[in-house]
This record gives sequence, C-alpha cells and structure tokens, in this order.
Amino acid sequence: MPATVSERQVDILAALQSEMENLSRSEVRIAELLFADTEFAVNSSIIELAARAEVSPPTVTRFCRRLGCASYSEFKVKLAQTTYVGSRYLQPDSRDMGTAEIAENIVNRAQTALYQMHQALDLAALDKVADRLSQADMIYAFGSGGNSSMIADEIQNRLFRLGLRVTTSADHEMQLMMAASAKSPDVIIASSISGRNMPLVKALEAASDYKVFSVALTRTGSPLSQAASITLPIDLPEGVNIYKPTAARFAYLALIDIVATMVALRLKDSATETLRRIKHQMVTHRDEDDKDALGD
Amino acid sequence: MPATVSERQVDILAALQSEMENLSRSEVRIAELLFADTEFAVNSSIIELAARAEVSPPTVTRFCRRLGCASYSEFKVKLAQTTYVGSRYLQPDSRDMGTAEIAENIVNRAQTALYQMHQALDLAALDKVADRLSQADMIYAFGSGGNSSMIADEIQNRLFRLGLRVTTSADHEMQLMMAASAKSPDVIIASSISGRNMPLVKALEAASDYKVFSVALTRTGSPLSQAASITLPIDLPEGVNIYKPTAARFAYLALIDIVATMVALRLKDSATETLRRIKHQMVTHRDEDDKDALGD
DNA sequence: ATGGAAACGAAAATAATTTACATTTCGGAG
DNA sequence: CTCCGAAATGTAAATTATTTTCGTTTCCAT
Repeated sequence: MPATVSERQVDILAALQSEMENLSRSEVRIAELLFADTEFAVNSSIIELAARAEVSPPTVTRFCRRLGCASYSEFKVKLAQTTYVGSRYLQPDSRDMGTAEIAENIVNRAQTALYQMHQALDLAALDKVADRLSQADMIYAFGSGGNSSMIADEIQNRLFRLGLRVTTSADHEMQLMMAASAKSPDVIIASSISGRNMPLVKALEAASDYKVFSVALTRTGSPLSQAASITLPIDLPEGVNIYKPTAARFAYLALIDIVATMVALRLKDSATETLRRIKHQMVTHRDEDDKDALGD
Repeated sequence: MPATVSERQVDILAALQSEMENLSRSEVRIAELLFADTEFAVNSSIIELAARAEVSPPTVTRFCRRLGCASYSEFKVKLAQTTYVGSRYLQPDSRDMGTAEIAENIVNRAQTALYQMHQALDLAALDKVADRLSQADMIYAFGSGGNSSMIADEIQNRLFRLGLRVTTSADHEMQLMMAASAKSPDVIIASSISGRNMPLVKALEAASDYKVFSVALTRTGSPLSQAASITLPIDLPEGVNIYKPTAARFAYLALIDIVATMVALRLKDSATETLRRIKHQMVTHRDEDDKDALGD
C-alpha cells in the first residue's frame, strides 16, 4: 500500500498548490479564485463559483475531480475543513486593508511552508535521526545568523527537557572545536537555510573525520547537506521581498518538533521523569496551578 | 433582529448543545446522530442523513434553520469547520503513533494555531503597536523560559534589521532594571504563553509607572495582559500531552512576522538602507551569490 | 372528547449538480 | 498553411438534491 498523498489528504488547497502546474487555463482561474477568496468558495454554489471564475459549472466539477474529490460538495466540505487563510480580493487600500493583507500573506506563507515540509518528509531518515539522538552521549546543535541560530537554540530547548545533554553554539570557532572534540555516540545537528554556511560545513567535515554522526537541516544538495551523515531536507523557495521574513523558519521549527517528539517516545520513561522534575520546579516557583505549558 | 447564535457562530455542535432542550423528538434524533457520527453527517446528503435519523428531509432542513443556518449546505459547511478543528484537539496521545502520524499531528496543530491566531487578530491594535515600535527610541523584548525567550530573541532578530535599537533579556532582574530605566518613546514587548510570569508583570508595572508604552503577547485577560498598555492576544488551548511541544509558538512567530513587516513598511526608506548594509556585509563574507535569506 | 397548535411527512416545485454530447482550441504532422 | 486529433470547454438535457407547500397526525389544554 503506497497510500502516498490522497489517503488522508484534507488540506485541499495545499494539494492544489502542488497540482498547480498541471492545470488548464480555466482550472487555473478557479484555483486563483480559491486562493484569493476561500470564504466565498466555501459559501457558494457551484454556479456562483463558476460565474465568478468565468467558467462553466462542469469545469468546476471536473476541477474538483482532478483534486481527488468525487463531487463538488465533497470538495466544498474539504475546503471548509482546511484551515487555510485565503487572501481577500484587492480592495481600495485603506490602511486596515493593508494590515489585513500583510497578515494573510504571512500566515499563508507559513502554512505553505509547513505543508511543503510535510510533503517532502523522509520518514526513514527521521527514524534514523531519532534513533541516533536518543542514544547520543552528547548533542551539539549548530547554526548561525539569527534564523539558524534560533533553530539551534530550539533544538536544545526541546531536547534537554528529555534528559539529553545538549549544547549549542552559533560561533564558528566554537563549532569547529566542539566538532573536533566529539566522540562517537555524540551527534551534531547543523542547520542552515541556505546550506552554504562554509565554516559550518568545515565543522561537519571535521566531525566526519572522527566518525561522529551529523545531521543537516538544510537544502537538498547543498554543501552542508553533502558534508553531513544524513540530511533532513527543507527545500523552500525564498521570497524576493527583503522586508518579508523567511517562512522557512516555520518548517524548521515543525521539523524539530517532530524529531523531538519521536525522540521523546524512544526515551519514554526517562523523559517523563525529567519532564516531571522540570515541571515540579516550575510549579513550585509559579504562583498557581500546573496547567501551563512547560517553561512558558 | 436578535441574531443571537447565527452572527458569526462557527461551533455548530456547541450551539446545538445549548439548544438541546428546545428540540422536538425528531430533532433530538438528528442531534444524537450528529454527536454519534459527525463524519457521516458531513459527508452525506440531506436524504441520507434523514434516512439514517429516520426522519424526513424537510425535518432536517427545519433542524438546520433552528440552528441558525439558512440551508442544509450552510449547516454542513459549518459542521465541517467545527469537526475539523475539534478532532485535532481530540487526537489520541502520541504513545501509539507512528512516525507519519506524529508528523501529521504536529503539522496540523501548527497550522491550526496559525489559523486561529489569524482569526483572532485585532488589526487596530496591530496598527497601534507598529506605530509605536516604528517611533521608538529603544525597544526592549522580554520573555523567559525557552519558548518565550525564543520569541523575545525573534523580536530582536526581526527588528534590528530594520535599523531599530533593540535589546532582549530573559533575566527577571534585568527586565525590571531595564523597565525602570526606559523613557517615553521607548517600547517594551513582553511575551508569555501563560500570561502568569509574575516577575515580568512587575516589570511592565514598573514601565507603566514611568509612562512607557508596553505590549503584551499573551493570553487575553491574563495578569500580563492587564499590566500592559496594549495586548496582542494569542489564545490557544494547550494540549495535555507533555511530550508535545506547544503549537502556540507558531502563532507567536507569525504574529511577530506580521508586526515586523508592518514596522518595515512604516520605516521603508531607512529600513531598506539598513537591510542593504546588512546584506552587503553578508554577501562579502559568503562564497556566492546574494539570493540568500538575510542572515541565514 | 375536542379545538388548536405544533410536529411531521408526502409530494410538488425549485434549485443545484452532473452527464452527455457538441463545439472550440491548439499543437504538430504533412 | 491547413488539416487532424487530442484536450479543453461549454450547452443543454438528465439527474439528483433541497426546499416549499400543504395535508395529516400528535398531543396538550380545555
């Protein structure tokens, strides 16, 4: 059973994203309308939708079929289930409208990044990484430059709670020295959005000299990826707008969550105990109940 | 027009719960079926649903009307919207989950968090915060404990690129001292998922004594929210599974992106120059082209 | 019991969706 | 350049779903 995509596919709009290139002209018009105003589509009949997209109703039906839905209503239900934020149609640019568009845009990009990361996941590689991490004596999380160093910090933040020994550094010199001092059951996790952070590549090469297992969170085929023992790939086109922050961070963060959860399950008992201890400390230093997320 | 329920009511099942006592016999049968097998209802025609509830189609239509929906299809859409979010929170524990399910679960939660944050956005508050930030002499980003300190770092990371002066601290003592030393066009941004980080609340209170504008990224109505000049609310139910990291981080991060983008647009010219400079430095120290996201 | 209101379903009317088929478009072979 | 065939799209008919209308039943209060 391959059961690739469709099996549990709910996020229709994301599925649509990846089908985009195979669509015909009319279908593209429908797709654009959907992305622009999801709300409208969800609350319209096939006739209204067809009219607004300037196509005929049968074209809409065929469009739904192509996306794996048996009927227009099935499509509409899936669309309703999709927690995707459509962007509104262009409106007179009042100030508020500008704000709303910015918000929609950013949320959209984040959701798309998450979706694409999920699509491209290599489960076997994930398992292997989780295995190594759960057996590591020491874990080094490396990344530099704002985004990647945040990712490295986050790796530490998630893993130390499970009772693992983790350190992180954004400093190239330190990274190289740490890599050189690592020994076999240790693991190095290196993150770089571009994959072309050369000092980091050198650190991984040093680790490899000493047979230390290294994981790269980066772009497929990049120098960093090539230097690592294994890569958890994140391949996202970066936007051109320099004001706009990179949406890739969301994908990295989710990937870390996934890895950390898998490691937690492998360590079950000892991780629970560590978490219990952390929680105990947190609770006794907080004024109230213990329902809070660990560590705020 | 009373418009009690219908206005923006999305959680149909909740609406149904509260209407339960006013329902007739047949309507109760429909309601029971809905609670027992929501999936079925979402994917059925009115005829199938009526047949399974052993009532006539018109009764189903009347039932939908009573719940504030104009038609059966509107009802179905709302049902689809509620069940989806609902089922995500009722996911079984990750204990017996495979790798694929873990991944799906985490991506789902992240997307839901983004979606809900977007739904609840207060555009006017956002505008005000962006105004203040873009005019601030100095910006202090506070947060402690792994998650919130990451958020604070991220605020710094996004804003310094725009040419703003930003500092961050996770240390309660420092936060208090910094708050006390701030002067009016300065802005303090404090983040706390629980909203009950009391030392942070004290820091905001100190800031308020000196008429310094403060922004809270936190839960509505929490102590931190009350102590701040303005709140950008993030209200998400936190999962109970202690292995699972909080999905709220995604919402916070996106919110920061939105604010930062808005500030960037307000500062357009000077921000562009700052970004250009940063990029110049990055490029001259990298081996290759300039297409990379700023700062990796 | 019995009048009357509410609940309900049958059937007709309407509306939405899909199917079947005709027309158009477009790329490529001759 | 034109003609063929495949793909895309639309029109109209057929089907199916939904709602409305109206008559029957139920059940409560008198």
